[in-house]
Amino acid sequence: MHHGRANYSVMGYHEQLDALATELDTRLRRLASSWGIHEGQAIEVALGPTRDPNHGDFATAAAMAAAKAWKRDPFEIATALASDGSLQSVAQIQAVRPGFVNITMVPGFWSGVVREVLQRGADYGKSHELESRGPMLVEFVSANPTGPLVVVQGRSSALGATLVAMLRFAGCQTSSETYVNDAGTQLDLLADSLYARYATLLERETPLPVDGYAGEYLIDLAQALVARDGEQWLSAPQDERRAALGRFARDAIVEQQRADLDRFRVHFDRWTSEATLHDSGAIEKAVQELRALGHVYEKEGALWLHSTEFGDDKDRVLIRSDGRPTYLAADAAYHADKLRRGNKYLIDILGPDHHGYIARLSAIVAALGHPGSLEVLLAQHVTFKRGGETVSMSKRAGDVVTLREVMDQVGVDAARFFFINRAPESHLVFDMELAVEQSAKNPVYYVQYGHARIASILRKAGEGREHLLERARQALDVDRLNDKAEIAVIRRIADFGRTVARAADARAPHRVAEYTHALATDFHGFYTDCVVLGDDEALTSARLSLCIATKTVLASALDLLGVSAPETM
RNA sequence: GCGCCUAUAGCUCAACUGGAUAGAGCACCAGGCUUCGAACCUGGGGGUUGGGGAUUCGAGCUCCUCUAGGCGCGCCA
Repeated sequence: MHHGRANYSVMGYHEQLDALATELDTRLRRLASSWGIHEGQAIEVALGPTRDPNHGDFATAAAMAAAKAWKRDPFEIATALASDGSLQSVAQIQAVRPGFVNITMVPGFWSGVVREVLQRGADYGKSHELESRGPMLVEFVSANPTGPLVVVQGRSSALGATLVAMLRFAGCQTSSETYVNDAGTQLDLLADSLYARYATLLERETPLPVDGYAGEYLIDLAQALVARDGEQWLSAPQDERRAALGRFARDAIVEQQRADLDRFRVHFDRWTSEATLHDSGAIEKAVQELRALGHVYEKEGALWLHSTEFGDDKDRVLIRSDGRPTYLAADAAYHADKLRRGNKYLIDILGPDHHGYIARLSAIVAALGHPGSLEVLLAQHVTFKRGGETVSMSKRAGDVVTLREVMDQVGVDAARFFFINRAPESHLVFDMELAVEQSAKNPVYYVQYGHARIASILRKAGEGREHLLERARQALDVDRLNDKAEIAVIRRIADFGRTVARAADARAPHRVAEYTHALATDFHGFYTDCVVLGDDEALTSARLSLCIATKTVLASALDLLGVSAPETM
């Protein structure tokens, strides 16, 4: 059964699907014009895998969408779409009430997918789907350098890093950045808090400032400061002391944050310091730009952004009456810079308590002449449960769970998976005890086990069946794959690229996490039903091909999530 | 008071952008290893998708309204 083979190697899975969709598109348009319908809004045929295998391999609801626009009977349209055979690689196409069109592919179609994975390896699934969306810039974490990263920032960093990886995988040129809020009164407060610890250490008992930072990490920093500078700051003028201690604390804390993120496998293309925006005159420049564009006005001695013009519910101050720029002015400078660097589209991932900031940020970007080019995602709250009891956290009391603690307790793999496994906008309940005590039940182990299991089979095959392994790598026998369980795995593999692209476009990394679980499930089912290393050499080779392909895709998907794919567990 | 997020199985969450019988994990019940990794698999119970209304061939998803929880509403960051 090699009649279609040449075609499969020429056209990849997605190319074939696109060609099929295009053909159906043509049929739909032809039908429309035969009815004298020339509407501007074209109905696009979206072809997707069926959820229920009984419905065939692919289906489209395009006939029903068209029926609505054209005021026609959906089943009639579906029938017309399915009327004529002679579609490449299609074994059967039929219309079904109320108006679905179901398509079943020829058997050889699926083995072609395995061949494609083995050819492309780690590149399999990459596409150009989202190429036109870029260049894109994703900003996330953007923490105050006043203490260790907390768990919510762990969530947004996992979210951001995975989203960036997915966008790139789908062909969108994307860069990642974080912004260090190292300016303003909070840095003074940090300096004063550090000084209190410092002076106390040197036996000049000094209370923490009101609303100061009470975390113990400042005691450690104070010790480091004593070691470096001795007692010199006890007698220094306040301004000088603040500047020096602020810088000292900021540098140390940013380094800590960077180290934590590094360990969490989160890396940024660029770190931007708010302080440098102040120092370089970038803020003044941005404000001037906004003024030149006519979007600011003066009132009560302050300079205001006319943000209500762009959908905000009130205007915002850019320059205070005492001449100091606000946080928003710095953000204007930063976003102006992002745009100036040629980014067509910006995504900011903010913490849950910043949703009130969305409107003014969007207003800034619109005022700068790029309406609609900023998208703000919120990483919703993470609450903790310890033994059935919900723990509410307060930063003031220092009762916060840090990202580092989470990594220490549940490991990087589980933490990344856990954070990504849920939709960004859903509130997350993190059951610490369950994660720690019963970590083997975490879904991430299920997926990793699948990968390790395949690795084990391949090791076994290497002991005395090298020739079959070699045949398998070349996909020489994949036409033998036709068991229900085998096809289920292949169907899942085939959907990988589309899943990533759609999930990236929907900003829904959790779908990739879900995908890894589904693929692992399909594989475990295959493993249970089918003996890989059997007596039939061609069949063994075919199934080894499937194993290699599955392992490849599992590893790629886990890589997107920042989760390791172990050879053994 | 205004705005944003959320409400789906006992618990934690999905549902491919409006499609076919709402699905997973955990928990519970009953099974499956003499063999490639049982960290696995098979089957079962469990639902008025918070309430009500609207839109249409079709709504967990869109619109209105009510209820409940979370968060925000500063010339703070």
